[in-house]
Amino acid sequence: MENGAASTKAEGFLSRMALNDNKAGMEGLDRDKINKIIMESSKGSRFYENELKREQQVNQRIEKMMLQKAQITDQQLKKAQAQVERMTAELERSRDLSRVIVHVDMDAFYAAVEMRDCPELKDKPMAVGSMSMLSTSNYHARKYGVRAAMPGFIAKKLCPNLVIVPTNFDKYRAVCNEIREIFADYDPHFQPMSLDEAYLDFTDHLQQRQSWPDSSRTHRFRASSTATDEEQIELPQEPEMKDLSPVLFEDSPSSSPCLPGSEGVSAAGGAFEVFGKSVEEAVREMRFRIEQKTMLTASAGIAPNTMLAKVCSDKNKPNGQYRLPSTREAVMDFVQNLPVRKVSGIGKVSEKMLNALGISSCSHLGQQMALLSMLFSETAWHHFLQVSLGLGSTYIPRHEERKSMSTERTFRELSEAEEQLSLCRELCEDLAQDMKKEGLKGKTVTLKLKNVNFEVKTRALTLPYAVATVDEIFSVAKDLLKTERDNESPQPLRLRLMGVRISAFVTSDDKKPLQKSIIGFLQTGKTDSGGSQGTHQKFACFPLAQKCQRQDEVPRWSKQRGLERSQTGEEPQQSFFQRAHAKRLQLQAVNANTEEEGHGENASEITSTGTQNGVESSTKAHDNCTASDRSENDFVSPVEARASTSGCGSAVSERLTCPVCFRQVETTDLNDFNRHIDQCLSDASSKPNQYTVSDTESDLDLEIDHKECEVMEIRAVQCEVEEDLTSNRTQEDQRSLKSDSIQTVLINGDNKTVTSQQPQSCNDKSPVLICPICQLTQDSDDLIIFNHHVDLCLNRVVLHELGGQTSSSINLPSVTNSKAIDGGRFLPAQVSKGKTKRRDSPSSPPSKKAKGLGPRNTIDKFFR
DNA sequence: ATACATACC
DNA sequence: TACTGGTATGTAT
Repeated sequence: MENGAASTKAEGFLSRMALNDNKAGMEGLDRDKINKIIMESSKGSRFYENELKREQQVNQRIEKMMLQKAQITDQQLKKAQAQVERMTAELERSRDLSRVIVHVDMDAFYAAVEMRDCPELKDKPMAVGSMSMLSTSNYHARKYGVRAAMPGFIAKKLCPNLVIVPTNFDKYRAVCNEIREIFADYDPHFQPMSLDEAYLDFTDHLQQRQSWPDSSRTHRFRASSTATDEEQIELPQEPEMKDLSPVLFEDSPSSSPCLPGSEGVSAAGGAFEVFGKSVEEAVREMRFRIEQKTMLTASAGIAPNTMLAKVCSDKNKPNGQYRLPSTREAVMDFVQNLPVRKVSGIGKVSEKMLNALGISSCSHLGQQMALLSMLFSETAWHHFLQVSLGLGSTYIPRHEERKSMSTERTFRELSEAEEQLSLCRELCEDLAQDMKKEGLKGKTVTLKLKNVNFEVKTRALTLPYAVATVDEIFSVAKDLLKTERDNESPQPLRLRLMGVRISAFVTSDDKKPLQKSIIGFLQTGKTDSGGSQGTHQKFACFPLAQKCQRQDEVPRWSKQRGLERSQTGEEPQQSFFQRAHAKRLQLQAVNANTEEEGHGENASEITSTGTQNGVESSTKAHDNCTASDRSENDFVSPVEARASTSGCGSAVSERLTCPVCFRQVETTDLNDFNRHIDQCLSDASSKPNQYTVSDTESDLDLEIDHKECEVMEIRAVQCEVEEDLTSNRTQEDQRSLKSDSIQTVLINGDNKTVTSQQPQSCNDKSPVLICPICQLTQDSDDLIIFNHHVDLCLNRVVLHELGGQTSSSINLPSVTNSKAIDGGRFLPAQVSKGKTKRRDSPSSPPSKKAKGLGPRNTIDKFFR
């Protein structure tokens, strides 16, 4: 019965502003009094008004939902109930209680670090952040209602003595590294969620631990250095042991179990403690080591899956731990009384919507599943269902590659165009720098604006090629900004925040779809009752996931198969990959002799990017582009599949499904499997009319990523256009282009990107060719003409990649007949004010005059 | 593909 | 005086 109950009423707007006391450390506060102060401090502010507005939107959403609910018939509900029960049964069957998952969370992390380093703070309510915003507060301050995400000036009203300490991220990062070293001892694959939080899979550690001698489980106080590690004293000895976080946690649920001397004294004179073999002991040991090493405390939750572990770590916070036994009964009991809001993923809004349906605890959630399945999206109610059953991930997902990178800044009102522009540039500079650090390039640039009324807008543009430099990013961002200004004019944009984000990274992104499809194939061989908590949640148990596999993944292969025929005109619909691939083959043939080194500066740049965690080898990304001689054997590179000990391993089935003949191959030996595929491929090529994989497919570079946890991962590396080009460009290509420091960029106002995605390609009659580079529909079905167009496009991209600064004034003729490109065109521009594709911009409407002549067009300089 | 909303720390 | 910044993901169009 949190603030949600009252908030379903008309005065619900309180719920956005009101104190959020639901996360640990704030029990039994005088909420009314606190909320009153918060309201008084906020009322009438622009922020408050905006919150009101958003509250109303949520309320409308709820109203809509209630209306929907009112129209549901008993029969529908019954049907839904049946479905829910089916799915529940399936989920139940897949329940896995065998893993021991731990969630560790440092207590009041930033605040604790600051208190450690500044003893005067220990007795005081304090918070880390600024008058504008607090990152976290210590437990003293929480008693006043002061908490993370609260602006400092309001916190000050709640607690006039509050000391606000500015953030010092370098320090937190340093501590973070220290604790991660300890995490790694218990699970080398642990997943950090932030500087102060991580998920660990203790299963393997516990198994090993059983045979460890006491000495390996003995840890000293303070002066560290135990049998199992060689920690050094890195922190000032100053505070005595008893004083470790005394103020913060004196009455914590389970404080340090033993004081120096109570267990023993080592030869060196320091106290030590021997920890047992149980999970609890192991986790306690880990927390102990953290405290000894950093003088900071952590809390932990132990449970059979991540969702529960997360909740558990909160239970005895601070400086405590809680274990949920691995039995179905314990889990179900635990979940019954769990407020939905405690579950990660259910936030303020979801909570409110659920509350409106009379749902506040997870037991309600279970009871109302049929209803929920009708009112919420599939993903949403599937999540709810899992939560209600106490299910969650039983493996620690690997750290995914990043998908976007951004930077944003809040400032006092900024309305001047010039100032906005230079700010925009600054952001781009910062972003470009960060991009460079990680060697990333992305195709989508997004501008984020928040006006002084706190209204947020995002404007995005996706380029046909990936960018990373300041100029490239800025040229897009500033156009987006200008467009916004134009849209608002004559009113100025009164901004309080601006941000720039870049996404759609090429180095990693474009591989994934195929990669998934391969996994899908491999999994077909196994009886997939799935289990949401099993290895690959995404492919596991829901019809949705299966649908994805069938409709999205498999057809990719079908399309590949269709490639040969489509080139003869029988099957016109080609995927982007096919077309790019066809082009590649053609180029390879043409350039067979002239091909030189193959990897220009651009290629090596891409190579050097690697990936987030350095697990993937990115060199393969262009290997496959040049390998016209690639053996079909490489379809699956003969990397040994590593025997798996964790749940991930179950992805490997007893049999594998051949992507060529679709038969199951009775083997787990990938060499055997490769041989089979080779055989299939050669069979196929001798029987052209069979349902086969075209030989063009053989240069899909699939390989098993054995380094990556225990998942057997086969990826198809899709050749990136840019790389492709780099390796295939010829001297002639380059000579044919001018480098007059003019950048050519595509303007694509009204593109008719006709359906390269449609699965039912076979039925199509009229050929639709879309340039894989500029994405414009080509009206000619003559492949020679089409290729010519693609050539020109390719050249442009190569040029772009070659130097950013270089460019061409080439005017790409669209492939011919009539309507082809109306709206799309190419514009040259000075690099420093490069133009980009845009749509619906008043300054560059999709215009017919552009057709076929572009290069002389210009767009007004931004802000004159 | 784009825009916006929600969520987490 | 003053209500963050970074990332991911879901939903709707």
